[in-house]
Amino acid sequence: MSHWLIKSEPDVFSITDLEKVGREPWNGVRNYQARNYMWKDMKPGDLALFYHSNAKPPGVAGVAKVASEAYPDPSQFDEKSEYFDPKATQEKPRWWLVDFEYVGAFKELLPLDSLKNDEVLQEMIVCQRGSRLSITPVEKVHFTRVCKLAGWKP
DNA sequence: GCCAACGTTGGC
DNA sequence: GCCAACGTTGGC
Repeated sequence: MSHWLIKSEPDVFSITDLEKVGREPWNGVRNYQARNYMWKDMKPGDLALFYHSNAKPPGVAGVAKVASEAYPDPSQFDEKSEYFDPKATQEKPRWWLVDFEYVGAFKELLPLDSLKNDEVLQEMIVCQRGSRLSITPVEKVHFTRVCKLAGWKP
């Protein structure tokens, strides 16, 4: 099983929103690297840290689970969507996504600051300066450590 | 195929 | 609101 970190702006879609809907297609990702992770590497059952970006403070808010195989992102075909991509066709979709399912919210948000100050988590991609990728792989030790710091049991 | 210009992300 | 980082676009 692989582990991941997925970013979302809580003003747009937060861990609480995911809890309410239970399951959400992760649409709108328009970065090839992030797409490739969903397309090729994610497997149903993989766990992901749900990260709140552009928040005060930013940090990990909870845990979600990959809940589907990859399939074409419908929003790329929708002319009215802000994610519409004129170069994508039904025959050759450009963007792929998976569904995520709610697993649990941390009791309190674990701030990015705490990750950066933790000895074990120095190498985490989200701790690196200028890290913008919205979906990143996470080492199992890092995943476990984050959960421990948050006082959360899988 | 290079690279300058431009746009976006996201922490601060 | 600023700006560093970095991905994308398009002219050549």
